[in-house]
Amino acid sequence: MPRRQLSLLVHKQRVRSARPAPRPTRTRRRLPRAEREAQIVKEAIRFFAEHGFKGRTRDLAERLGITQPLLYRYFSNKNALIERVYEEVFVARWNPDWEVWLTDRTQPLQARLVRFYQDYTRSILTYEWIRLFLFSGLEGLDINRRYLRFMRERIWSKVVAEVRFETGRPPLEREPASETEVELVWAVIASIFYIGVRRWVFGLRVPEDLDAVIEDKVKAFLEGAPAAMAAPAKSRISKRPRPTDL
Amino acid sequence: MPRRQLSLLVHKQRVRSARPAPRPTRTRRRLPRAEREAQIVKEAIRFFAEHGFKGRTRDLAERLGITQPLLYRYFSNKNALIERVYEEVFVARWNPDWEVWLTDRTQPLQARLVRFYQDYTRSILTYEWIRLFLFSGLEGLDINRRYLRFMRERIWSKVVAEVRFETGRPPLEREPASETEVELVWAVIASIFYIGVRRWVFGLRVPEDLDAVIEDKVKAFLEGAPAAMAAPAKSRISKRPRPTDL
DNA sequence: GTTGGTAATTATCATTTGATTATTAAAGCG
DNA sequence: CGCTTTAATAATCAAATGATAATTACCAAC
Repeated sequence: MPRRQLSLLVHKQRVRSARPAPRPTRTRRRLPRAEREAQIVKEAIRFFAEHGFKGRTRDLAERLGITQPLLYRYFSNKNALIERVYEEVFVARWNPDWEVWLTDRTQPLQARLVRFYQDYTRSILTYEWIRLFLFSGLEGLDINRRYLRFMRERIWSKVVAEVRFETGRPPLEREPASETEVELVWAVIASIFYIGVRRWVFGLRVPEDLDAVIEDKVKAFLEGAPAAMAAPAKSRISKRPRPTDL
Repeated sequence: MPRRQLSLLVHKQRVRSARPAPRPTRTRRRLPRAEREAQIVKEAIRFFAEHGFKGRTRDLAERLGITQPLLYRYFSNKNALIERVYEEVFVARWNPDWEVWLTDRTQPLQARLVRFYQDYTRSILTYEWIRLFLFSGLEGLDINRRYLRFMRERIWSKVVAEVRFETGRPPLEREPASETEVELVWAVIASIFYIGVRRWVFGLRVPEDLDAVIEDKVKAFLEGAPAAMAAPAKSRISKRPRPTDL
């Protein structure tokens, strides 16, 4: 879009003039390899969260105060950098304790659920996580699918199992989790996720005290869900309605 | 991303070979101006909903079975086409009757709300609407802001007014709508919107019978909301936490 | 048929943009 | 201080991409 060129140049100029160097070669800051790499990754997370994965490497470099080719000394190509961002945001923020907490039957179920949901929320309800997850979803990237499947296998199934145990219903080995059951469990985190969307995608105001919101949701879930789970799951759920070309 | 070039070529080849013309000039279909324009707009809506507004004009043209320069005989530039897509999806789908229905006090409030929400849902819960709205939100485009403000002014304020009237509370002129009130009204459509996100962004299964879902939500809203609205609105809502650069 | 108007195409331009190559220079070490 | 290492830059490439100019050919009107 050559029309954009103008504003782009203006932007460049503005940023440049903020640095000391007025004209000659850019002051060359020579950092240890690991440090520079960490710096790039950190800024890339923010950058791709803002602009999506089609954001330009030149703009990213500019924000870092480095030249664009330098990125390629740390990451073989743009996609490698994106992969690293995924790794950092979606994989590294996973807390193995969550599964431990959820299944620790020395604690009451409600306390376990509240603890998990509150901590999980703190990990995903960030500008970066929400927007990167949305971007990857919109672009039909595999990371998204993988993450959702992982959550289902590691977390939601455990919650269903615990609720069943609590209410004296058959274990998952004897009766697999129904759509309805997973749905109900999903719903809690979905409403949390949506708070992030409203805040960081639509710029709307959102509740301040998230811990309280979560506690309410978990209580509501534990009041209503067991009964709904027990009901014969005449599936009101449709098949995967994904457009053919995504 | 020159790496993409390969798959692009393959794609082109595949599509080309699907058409009859093996080598010579493409069979030239000469349509009336209005008809071609409508065809372009229709496909552009789908196209941008899939790929975002950074989608390439060449790919769009290819899908239409026309050459890329032809787009520029109907729209002066890419942005004009995008504007037209907005117009078509966000403005033209607005139904003025909604405001009439909501304020028609000859009907019971619950029936009015159910009617509005069900019809509104039918209008926005589409692949195109949901994804375009998200893309425009993520890119911080103004259309998004404008739409949300418009909804608040035209719809949500009316719902609040009607609930107040129903419960014998002071009218909006005497006591402006609190954050909490708008929040509660918002929540119903938010949960509907989120169904669309799950379906068309994350490829998850969603409830089939939306009318039933909406009816439930409206009932729940009318059961709980009036009391919550009446409560002193000690705002648990934070200020606009939008990143500085969007 | 012939022909005029214009829808549509082909060829091409100017930028943009991911990526590479050849230099330059900052920092650590003896 | 001189030398080595390699982080970082400048210069540049090739493909992609929005947009334009020149040309072609479909269709309706006569």
